[in-house]
Amino acid sequence: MSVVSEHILDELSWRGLITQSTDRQALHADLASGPVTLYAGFDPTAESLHAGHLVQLLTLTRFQRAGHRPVLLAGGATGQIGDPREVGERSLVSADVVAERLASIGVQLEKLVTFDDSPTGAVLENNLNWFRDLGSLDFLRDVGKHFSMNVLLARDTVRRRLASDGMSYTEFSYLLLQSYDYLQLYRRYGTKLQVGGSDQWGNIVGGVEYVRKVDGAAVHGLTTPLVTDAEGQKLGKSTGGGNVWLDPELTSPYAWYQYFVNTPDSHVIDYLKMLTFLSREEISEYEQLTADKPQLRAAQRRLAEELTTLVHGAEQTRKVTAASNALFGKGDFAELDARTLDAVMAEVPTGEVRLAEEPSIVELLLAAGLVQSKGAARRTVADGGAYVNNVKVTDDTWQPGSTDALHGRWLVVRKGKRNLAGVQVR
RNA sequence: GGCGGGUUACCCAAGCGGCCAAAGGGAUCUGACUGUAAAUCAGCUGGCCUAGCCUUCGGGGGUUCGAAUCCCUCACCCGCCA
Repeated sequence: MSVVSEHILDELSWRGLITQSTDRQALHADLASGPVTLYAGFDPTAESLHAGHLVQLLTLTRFQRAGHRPVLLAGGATGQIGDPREVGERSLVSADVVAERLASIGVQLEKLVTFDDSPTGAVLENNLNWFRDLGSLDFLRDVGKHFSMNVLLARDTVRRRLASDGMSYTEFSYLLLQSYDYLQLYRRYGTKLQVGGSDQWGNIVGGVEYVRKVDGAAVHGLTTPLVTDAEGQKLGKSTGGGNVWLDPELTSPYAWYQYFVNTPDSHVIDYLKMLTFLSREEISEYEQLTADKPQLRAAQRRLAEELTTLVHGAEQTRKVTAASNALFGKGDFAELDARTLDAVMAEVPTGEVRLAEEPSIVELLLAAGLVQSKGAARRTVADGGAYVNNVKVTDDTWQPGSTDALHGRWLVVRKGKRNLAGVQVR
């Protein structure tokens, strides 16, 4: 921690968090001259935020800690329209569903950014507040008139979509809605900066120019990189394809922790910079450690701990690290005492079987939720990827006996190297 | 409104009356090597009571001994013309 606080843009820059910005010098000066109100938008595309949203949220917090005030804009209106994707028209979501999602996302947002009465306390807004009563004629006259078709049609996403599978007028209008958001936030809160992922650049610039045309104000835009994993997948897409959610009902804290512990060496330092508040010094220590002793996975562990604590709290982090250490340590599961084993099993996915029904390894894998069909279970056994209590099972007719259950209760079933689950024996 | 093209498994994409549970590629999954890493190589990938049976090629209906393949119809998408 340095005594003289670093300029927020310089900090963001070394953390690799700036992809593009509008007039950088003017923005730098504005941020240096006093508290700035800034915003980022969150469309309710699902009932929970996912790991990919963290970059934005943490960026807002960084600004907040630097003395600025964040506005979190929930897309109650824009979420009903849908930001055009690279390919494929989105299906519309009903207003009710959007409202429901917004409620649960709002709770998550409030946990991740500080909301209080201080000058830097965050504000949660909803763009439905100004779109609800905006008539289509007013919209076309006051907003649409300021946007040139030539410019709109030149946008990458629009061009690609028109060249491939087409695009509805509804999605085409999305940029105008987001631009109007900026104007409203400028007028209501004096918001002078919008941050977003780099895929939002076009939308952000649209807003910046709109505010300038209408109110003659010089407001700014800043984009962060789209964080991707080694495969180029967006951060938060698990290898299985699904999202890694903040909601513990959708992604357990254990699974969340494991997702980050498995971060490849090539990305872990970048993630520490972008997704944690560790200092430069600490991060460079981890960089050294990863280079010298990668097998310790020290950086991965720290990353996973930081993010689990951020989202699920310190107590939960303690539990999942304990469970992970027990399961991935070199120790024999049979040596775990009953209490420890129960605690571990409380964190991982579990299922149950009745010994009286003479379940085979196939049923165990299925009960554990590690496979989705008996065929897949047999394949796993044939591939040599099935284990019970860390012992490989190669015969798909193998059945556990009562002596196999640890403490008379648990079978630890594993598929492959790192997919573990507990099966309770009845 | 007219004409033409299209809709195949997680994604892309071949197939155009039987040899099709459906080529090929990507992705996932598993194995080897490792460090719960990457890269590489190999195997697997609809379901089940697995010498067999069931469901699947946009929806529905039909022709045929037999259809992803032919016909009708509906829906949606793309293009050209108006």
